[in-house]
Amino acid sequence: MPLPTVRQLQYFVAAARIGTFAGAAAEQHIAQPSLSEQIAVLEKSLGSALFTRTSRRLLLTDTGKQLLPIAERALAEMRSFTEMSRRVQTLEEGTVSFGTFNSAHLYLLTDLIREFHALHPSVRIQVTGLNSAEVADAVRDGRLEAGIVQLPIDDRELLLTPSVFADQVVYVTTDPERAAAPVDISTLATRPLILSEARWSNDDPLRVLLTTRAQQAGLELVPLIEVEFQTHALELAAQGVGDSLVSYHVGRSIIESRGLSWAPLDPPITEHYAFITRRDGTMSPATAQFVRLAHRVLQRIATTTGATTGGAA
Amino acid sequence: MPLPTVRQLQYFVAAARIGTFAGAAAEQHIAQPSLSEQIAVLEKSLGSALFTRTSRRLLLTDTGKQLLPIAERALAEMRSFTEMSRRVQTLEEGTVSFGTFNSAHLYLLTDLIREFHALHPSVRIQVTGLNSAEVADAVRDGRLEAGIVQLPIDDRELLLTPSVFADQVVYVTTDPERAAAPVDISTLATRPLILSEARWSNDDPLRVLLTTRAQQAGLELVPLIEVEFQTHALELAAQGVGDSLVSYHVGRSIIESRGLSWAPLDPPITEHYAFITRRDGTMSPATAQFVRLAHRVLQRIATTTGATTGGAA
DNA sequence: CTCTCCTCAAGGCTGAGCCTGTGGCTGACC
DNA sequence: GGTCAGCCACAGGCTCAGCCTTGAGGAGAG
Repeated sequence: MPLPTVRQLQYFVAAARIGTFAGAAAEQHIAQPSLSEQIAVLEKSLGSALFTRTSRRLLLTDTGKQLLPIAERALAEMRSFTEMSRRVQTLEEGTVSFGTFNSAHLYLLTDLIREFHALHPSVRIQVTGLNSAEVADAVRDGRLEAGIVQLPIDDRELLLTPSVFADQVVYVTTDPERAAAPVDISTLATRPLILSEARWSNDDPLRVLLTTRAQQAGLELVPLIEVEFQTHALELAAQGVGDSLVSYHVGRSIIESRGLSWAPLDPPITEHYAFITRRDGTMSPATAQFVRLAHRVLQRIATTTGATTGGAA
Repeated sequence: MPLPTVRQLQYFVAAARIGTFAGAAAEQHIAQPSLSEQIAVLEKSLGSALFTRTSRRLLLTDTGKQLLPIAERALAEMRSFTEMSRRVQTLEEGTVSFGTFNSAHLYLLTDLIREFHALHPSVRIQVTGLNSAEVADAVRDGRLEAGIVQLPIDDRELLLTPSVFADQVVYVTTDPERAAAPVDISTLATRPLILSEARWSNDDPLRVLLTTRAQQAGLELVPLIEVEFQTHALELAAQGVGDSLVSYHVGRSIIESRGLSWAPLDPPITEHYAFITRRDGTMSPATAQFVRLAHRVLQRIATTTGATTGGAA
């Protein structure tokens, strides 16, 4: 049983509403025989008349009466199809699909999401917190549309923007003395270090860098305590259990509120972050807008709160 | 903004479900480039991509994700369109639209409707009780599909079956003596008559006939009482207020239950009934079936309970 | 490095869908 | 009662949408 065409439904509904084929044809901007023909084709494919043709006007048959509301619903769905497409493009609808590193909420996500939502209140926002490699994988195979990752990153199949944000790894301690000057690797090796697990995992750039520096200095860097989250490591440091290494912007609010001291490393370690998308660069309007806004928020953060020198809060 | 075609939606949904254009094309029994082209046309008309083409498989864009359920609903409506047409033709759905004279329920409609409903339980039944001229008008201008009317009738634009039912006008009284023999017009003129209003209206065949007979006999027929309904006239006759004229089948159950006596007229007056439809004879399957069943029920009534001679219940 | 699978582009064909023109019917109006 | 106006169906012709086949280009898998 073949499905009717959209045109057939349009003509059917118009004819039923207007009451004559001639009038309906005029409304649809076609010649009357064309509309008659389409109706005839439709009736033939259904095996049942839709109208009884009287000399002056059209009457819906019982079949026609039953089918009219269905045709109207079908056309309404068709219209909502194009309408929804328009809404997605104008950000009245849609979904942001974005991946970040776990600690992004500490300085980036709250502002970003709040501001985006204020601009586009009907757009759904799905932000997934993963590590950079996982974000890259998710973007690669389409589970996410875009993300922000720490460099360097395996960019097969991906489009990578230049670095959009730089953060400095800083040494944090309760003892202002220990934060009086930049900390080198040999000093670091003597301190009781609390490191967060994510930062110590195998594919973490910071771990690779610290290990390399330690080896070059003939040292071994053994953390006193390893925990899952950077915030947890900072909390322990604040209570004097040990010292910690943390990205400045991640730790800034805790450092300030708990009166911790911090110092850059020597030589300094700077983490660079960039946006990734699929290589073809296609993104939904919602995600594209989200990325643009993220860029602006990151620039604002970078200009207002740089970590250029060590100090105490 | 042009509406998508049904084919475009089918291909879109198939491609989204299967995950490749080639697979979807195979499922739709078309060549792969044809499907690719339709998707491209759809995307162009929307001004937005639906899929991101990766080397191995397809990914829905955000727009595609939003539109997929709408497309599926639209197609479901399309399918239910043809499905509903089928159901109307197989009497799984539909509406009977039928006009009868007012008193038909007294011997015809109850059985007819009960039996029809038992056979086709989902079909709606709209039976309108009017006088024959009104039924004819309603069929003429499409408010009803068919009806049963008393002959003769103005059959402009109508298709009239041969008489399908004959009923006899009988004289009804509480006095067996008065019903001992057929009643002629001069006798009738001496009796206290209770006539129902409908039967006395200007375009009623019975009124015309009685008036003609009376005039030919040099008499005037003046009813003692006129009421609206035949059943009311019969009730008054049963209480001895006067005598009445009634169609036999209309009055039969009341005559029998109230022990009334009845006699045919002399010469007898027989009312003939026939079915009418629009001249082109088009009826919904439901109404056509209803008419067929009405025919059978009327034949059953005629053969089991004829009014051939007068008598007392 | 080759093999395979997919997308995409080009060229050609068929028929769906549109047009104009015409004839027949019916109701309205003079 | 004759004419006119409005509606529908039918016929013939045209155009392009949608399909096909063929072939090229690209990316992952073995």
